[in-house]
Amino acid sequence: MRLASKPVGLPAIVSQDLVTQIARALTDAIISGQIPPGAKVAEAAVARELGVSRAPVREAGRLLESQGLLVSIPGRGFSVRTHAPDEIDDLYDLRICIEKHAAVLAAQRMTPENRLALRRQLDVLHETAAINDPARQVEEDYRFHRLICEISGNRRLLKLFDDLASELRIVIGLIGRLYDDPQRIAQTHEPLLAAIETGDAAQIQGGVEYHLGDAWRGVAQLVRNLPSNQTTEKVS
Amino acid sequence: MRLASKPVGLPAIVSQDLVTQIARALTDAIISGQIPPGAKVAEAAVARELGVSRAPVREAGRLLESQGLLVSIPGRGFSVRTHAPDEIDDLYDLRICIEKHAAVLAAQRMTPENRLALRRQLDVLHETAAINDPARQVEEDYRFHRLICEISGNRRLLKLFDDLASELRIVIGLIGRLYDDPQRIAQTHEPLLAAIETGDAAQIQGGVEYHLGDAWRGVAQLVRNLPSNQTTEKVS
DNA sequence: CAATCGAAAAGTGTCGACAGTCGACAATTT
DNA sequence: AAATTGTCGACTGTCGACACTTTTCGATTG
Repeated sequence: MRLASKPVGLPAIVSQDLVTQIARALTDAIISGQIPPGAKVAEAAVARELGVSRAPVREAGRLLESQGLLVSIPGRGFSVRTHAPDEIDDLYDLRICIEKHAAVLAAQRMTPENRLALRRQLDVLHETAAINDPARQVEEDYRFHRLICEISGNRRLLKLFDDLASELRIVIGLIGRLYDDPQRIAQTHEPLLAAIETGDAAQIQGGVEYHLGDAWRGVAQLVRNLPSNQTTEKVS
Repeated sequence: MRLASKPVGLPAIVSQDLVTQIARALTDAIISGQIPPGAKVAEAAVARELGVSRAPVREAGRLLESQGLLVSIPGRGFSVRTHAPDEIDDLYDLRICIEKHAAVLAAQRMTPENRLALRRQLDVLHETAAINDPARQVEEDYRFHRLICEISGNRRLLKLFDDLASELRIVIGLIGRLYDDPQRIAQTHEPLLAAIETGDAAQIQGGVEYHLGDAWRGVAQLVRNLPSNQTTEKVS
């Protein structure tokens, strides 16, 4: 019996391979701060805990290493990446650079649907600013910026943004509280969106610079002050 | 008898782990075109040929996947990445974006040593333009641009540049011949260097845009015309 | 002759095992 | 007491094996 001779648009059943699942589990544990920066991630321990063998754990480790979440020292395994303050500066500097570009491109290619989607995402961000849920707010903030990169139409740029974002989440997750007043964070997105709507390149770049520079200073200050880290505790 | 109580300057012994070596071997084979885009890279075959087991080959594969040299389809292994023409556009677009930024930063942080190094690298490029060695010229060209990113002082940016460059090398290596007249390629670097020396941001950005836009158009045209690929031959 | 089916070959995903290496702590020497 | 050496446990790097899936290719059928 033939059920379907032509594709019908069903969501393909992807047997999430182990590596992906393990990577996700580790990622969650890292950005939630459950495994703190500098902590060793022993293959055997992870494998035991997840009930799998070490091989896929190793591969997941390599994956996360390429994303900047882990570092591996040959012969000594993986540990959660620590970010020196000036590495965070590098990260934000680069992020501003590509988001400027993304925003200008996005403004050029903007469709009415895109415009609506951006507006709605920003509204969501305002809503989450009301309730007190730092993790959620970071998430919605991230989505707004990601949307801009999506609209830019440059997929490689989008991938880069995702990489940078996942790296930044280590440090942002580390800072339990937000780096600024929730309401204010949501507010500073408004001029950015407004700038994009004008379509003027200089104005857009200024908007991105202003908005992200703000976030940069907030994060940088917290990171420099608080947890002079170098933690090396072991975590299962 | 005490041989050495104080360090004596012995070169540290770095046991090149297998994964790194395998990755390098595969990378060479790919950017040299020995394994063409789209070709399947079977773990077992590679392992046999190199005389190692499959485990390190898999890890090397994951590494190269993260660098954009390979793609993996779950259950079907790795194959050399093919670049659709618009992916190359994305790549160059992003490259221009970050090199603009890098050049402006580099101009700000430039020391006399840096200035000299840049000048000398450009001279080398001129020299290689004389002899006919496309691979070498691509290499020296790459080094010049990399040097700018190095001088920028943003390490994350440098890493990104390396990633983009290794991706681009697949397509550049694919085009056996150069995308332009060797002499001309070397020449178009001069105004770029001159612009950087002025230190004026707008002028520098214009210089990068002009220079890389040129390369972009050359590569894009060749890629679109010649080898409408989709090769799927098998390679040991 | 083309298309279909099915068995064999090849390849991938995962596992458990072993050898070599690293780090820590105890024993020993200066 | 300080420094060096020896020993032990834990962990990483690598390997071969097995089960399952995909691909290949020849035989069969319409």
